[in-house]
Amino acid sequence: MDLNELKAIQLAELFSALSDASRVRLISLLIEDEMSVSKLAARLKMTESAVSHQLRGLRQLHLVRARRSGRQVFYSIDDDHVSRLFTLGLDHVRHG
Amino acid sequence: MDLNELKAIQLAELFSALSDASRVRLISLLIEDEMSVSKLAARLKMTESAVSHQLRGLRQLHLVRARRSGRQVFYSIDDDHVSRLFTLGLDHVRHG
DNA sequence: TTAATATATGATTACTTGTTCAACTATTCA
DNA sequence: TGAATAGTTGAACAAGTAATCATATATTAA
Repeated sequence: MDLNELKAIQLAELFSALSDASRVRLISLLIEDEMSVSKLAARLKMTESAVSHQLRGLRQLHLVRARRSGRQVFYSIDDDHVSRLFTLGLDHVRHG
Repeated sequence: MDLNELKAIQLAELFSALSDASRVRLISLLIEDEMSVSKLAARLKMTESAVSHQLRGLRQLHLVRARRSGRQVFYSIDDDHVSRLFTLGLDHVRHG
């Protein structure tokens, strides 16, 4: 299974999305339910700016999706694989 | 599913292992079969030093295991979750 | 229209990470 | 023993990344 460079880069990008503790917690919240930027910021104890920057990267990878309602923007998971990767990873951490 | 900080960090560390294209290719080779450092270096077109540095990190996470035979050291995958994460990620990249 | 709220963005800065280079250890073979 | 091969390690440097701050945009309400 010697990957070509393109696929290796794409895979690395996907896993990079989960390679930071803040993003991991952010995604764990979104797996439960959609959530606005400000609520995410409050739950994660991060500034809204920092959260927004992270969400931007995740959006570009099509891992989360945005929905505006009034002045709030609600984010949710945009890809089933993410939740499955997350669960599998958690498995490893728990009894690995 | 609001993770505590420790689990979030551990998860992030796990995914970090696959967050670089060189490591992704390295692991894809080891998923096939165990391989010596020099052969890995040749296949990946990296120096043995660079490969060794990467393997060190993966070893510390208990994702790969080393076995010495003469002057060579053969590395192999030390955790089933890795292969499964890898396959699931590949799924996403292919038809995501 | 003005003010207030919610989010996004660009620039800067501090930190992290991957590679290289040189030096070192371990093993085999002559 | 000495030379050659295989791998490891630490330091240094370059490139990448996450947070912050200030500013900008969008939406609502007064």
